[in-house]
Amino acid sequence: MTRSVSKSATSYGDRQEVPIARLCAMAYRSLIDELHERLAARGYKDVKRSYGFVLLPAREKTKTVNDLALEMGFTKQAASKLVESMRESGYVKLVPNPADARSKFLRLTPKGERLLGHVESIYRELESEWADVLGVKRMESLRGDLERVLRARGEGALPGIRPAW
Amino acid sequence: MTRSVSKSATSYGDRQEVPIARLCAMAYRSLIDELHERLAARGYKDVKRSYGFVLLPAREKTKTVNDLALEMGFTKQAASKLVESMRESGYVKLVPNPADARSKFLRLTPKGERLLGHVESIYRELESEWADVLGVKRMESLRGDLERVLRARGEGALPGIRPAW
DNA sequence: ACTGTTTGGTCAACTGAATTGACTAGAGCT
DNA sequence: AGCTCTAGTCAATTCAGTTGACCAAACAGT
Repeated sequence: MTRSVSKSATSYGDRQEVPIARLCAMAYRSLIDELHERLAARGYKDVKRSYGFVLLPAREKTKTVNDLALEMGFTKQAASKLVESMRESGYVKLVPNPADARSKFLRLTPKGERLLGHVESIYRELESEWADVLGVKRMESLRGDLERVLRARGEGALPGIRPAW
Repeated sequence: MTRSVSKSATSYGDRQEVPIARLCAMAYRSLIDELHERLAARGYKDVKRSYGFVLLPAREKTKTVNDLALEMGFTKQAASKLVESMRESGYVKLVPNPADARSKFLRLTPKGERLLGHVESIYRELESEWADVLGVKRMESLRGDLERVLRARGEGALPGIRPAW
């Protein structure tokens, strides 16, 4: 169920310029869908779409649940639940912060590190498939331009990545 | 570049290449957040993030609720609820399909047309702000390349735009 | 026509990811 | 000692989406 659409839909697009926002949404969805299909093919069937945004902070080794909540732009309760779900699946763990007994550091487990390795390798696959269409040069312009524009709006920092519409 | 103001957030990004998927997610969020802030500033405070994806099909004049569900890649029940919520707010209406008594056509109300006009004008604003950073030429390459790569993967058609992560 | 099957839509109940609100324990300040 | 702020949790709620049961109109194929 919930098949993705192909040619029947989206009669629009030949007519006039497609807004960048729309293209970014489509690109994001398309990449993330592919990522998770390929992860599943590699045996990771319990990885939710939101897990990806926890893996990188967890690699930092000094991020807390609260940091995560701030970066993702939602409440610490929500972040806590997400982390708990990943903890149950064995991808992350929480270790005490020696300098502050209230907070805990988010860490990858070995299983989580392996997962992150797969994610990165699949991203490389997907991006090289994009490069097959665009050419390496335009591909790197695309990445560079997106990053430049985002940093320009965020005073040098990349913005957070919130879920939902 | 990267004055690395961002110690708290996203400390990553100076180190290695940011995945395209991540950049697209950030770009999408950033544009949509701005859109809704500016819509609110123009008096549209009851517009949900999902409404945008209904306005365009509604303009087509011959799209049904079911068409919408297929394009958005979720169930007709969900599409129906979304349309109902927009109907209650007065942005769309449903008119009978003379050729098939089961189905109804989605149509914009005058209020909905005005909203769509604002959305398009704000997108033009935002895209011209992007062009201030990138230059018009790179901006159009960006749009063109994104569209090209998406069409290549979708056999010529642009993919749907699903919500959620 | 008479069936049987498919299609467009709705009603109702449920799920799950997020929210708000109330709370505890540790830190930090004066 | 206080008084306040911060990190995290527990519990109840909201809300967008789902599944499942259903109906009426459309569309077969005899």
